[in-house]
Amino acid sequence: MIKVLLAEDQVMVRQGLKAMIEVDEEIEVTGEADNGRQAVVLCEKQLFDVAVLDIRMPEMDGIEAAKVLRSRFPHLKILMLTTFDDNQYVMDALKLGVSGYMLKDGDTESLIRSIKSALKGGLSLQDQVAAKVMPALLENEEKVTIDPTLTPRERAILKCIGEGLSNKEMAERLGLSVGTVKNQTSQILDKLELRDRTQLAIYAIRHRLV
Amino acid sequence: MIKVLLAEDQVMVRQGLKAMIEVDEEIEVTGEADNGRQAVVLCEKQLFDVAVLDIRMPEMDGIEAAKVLRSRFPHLKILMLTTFDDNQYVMDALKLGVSGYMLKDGDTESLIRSIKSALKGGLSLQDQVAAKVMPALLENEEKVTIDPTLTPRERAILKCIGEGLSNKEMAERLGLSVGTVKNQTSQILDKLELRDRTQLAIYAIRHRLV
DNA sequence: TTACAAATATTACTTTAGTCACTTTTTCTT
DNA sequence: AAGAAAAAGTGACTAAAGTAATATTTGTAA
Repeated sequence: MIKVLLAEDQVMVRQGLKAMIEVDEEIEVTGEADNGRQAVVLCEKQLFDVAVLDIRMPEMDGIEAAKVLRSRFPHLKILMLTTFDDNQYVMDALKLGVSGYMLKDGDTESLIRSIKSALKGGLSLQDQVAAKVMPALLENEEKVTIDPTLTPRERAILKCIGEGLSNKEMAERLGLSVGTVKNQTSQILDKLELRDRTQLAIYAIRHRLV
Repeated sequence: MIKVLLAEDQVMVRQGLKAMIEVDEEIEVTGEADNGRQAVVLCEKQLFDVAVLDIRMPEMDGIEAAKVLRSRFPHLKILMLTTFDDNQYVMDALKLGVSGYMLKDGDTESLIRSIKSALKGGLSLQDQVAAKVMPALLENEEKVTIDPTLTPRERAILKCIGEGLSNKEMAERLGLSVGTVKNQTSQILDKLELRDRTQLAIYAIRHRLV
């Protein structure tokens, strides 16, 4: 029997969810909470397999509760259940390692499926949530092209600037005079239409040179 | 009627999939291909709503095919269907913007659900696939804590530096005198044990302040 | 070799950044 | 309301960055 903790502040909704979940005879709601704090307290007294948490709750919200539960009860699987598919919430939840992020408008089946999937180590995301979050996650992965008119030497200098070196340090590392480094830097500023080394450093990082 | 293109080199498997999919009377397999190249050729002749591609195929594999189809037929939804949940494959596919990545061991229902979800702009990932891929994606998101001894004002300045502003520009934006900005900057340099604004900009970016 | 271009160097100069000691203003506390 | 503490400002100074014109070196193609 799968023991589920249901944390949701609106009693009506909670009753509804409970009924929905218990349609499946392998699952049983053995604990109910009005807010995050209560959920944590309950977990300290009872053993649950899965916690279903609403994001928006008084006193302690779902994200906070998830954070606490994660660290205190590592075996407990957590499902976030909410009406909002706010990107930031989803990201926060995923970072905490929850086993699912479901919208309340989903069908009964999918909630039951998610509960069972969570226990098998799965991660359930509703399709529309996944579609929204994925681009944001992949953003960090994109590669950017750097100005091709830069010579190898200039790239080297740009890279150094991106590491925060001073002209003197660069001159030493590259075996050049400080004057040359300055001149080169001016060249780069010209080509990239930037103003100072700080902007160059930003450019270098954003273009994955460092 | 949803028109599906099925690309899968093993005839038996293809037949099976076709039968599975067509259980649903809203969906029809109106094209079949042995490999990626054929799939592309078919798409040039016929109109499809969804392309279901096996990853491993002779001549042109699913990833390659997806790449081509994506650019030539932007409206076409693509589902990758494979026996392997190799992380790299999944990532590659997601970067291409496919609408789903399904394992062949899934049930009929979920494939049909994914086809319909794809048309609504959803992104279907089987739970076990999502669970595997997510950690890799979140890695790039690692949260970095920024020095808590920084005051809000100092953070604001640090943020500006990370955007490449000069002292004068910052003074204007924040309604401060240039002198104050300089002093604050010195403070920040002190606290973070850095040397100049370039290093501050690097810090700001690396700590996701900008 | 000459001639030319590219990379490097030198010098002199201007501007911006950064430090420091100290003052003024604002804000909060008791 | 007095006084402490934080935030903002001033001015004078030094160091570093950035500009520009011009020179030196070096490789290489005519």
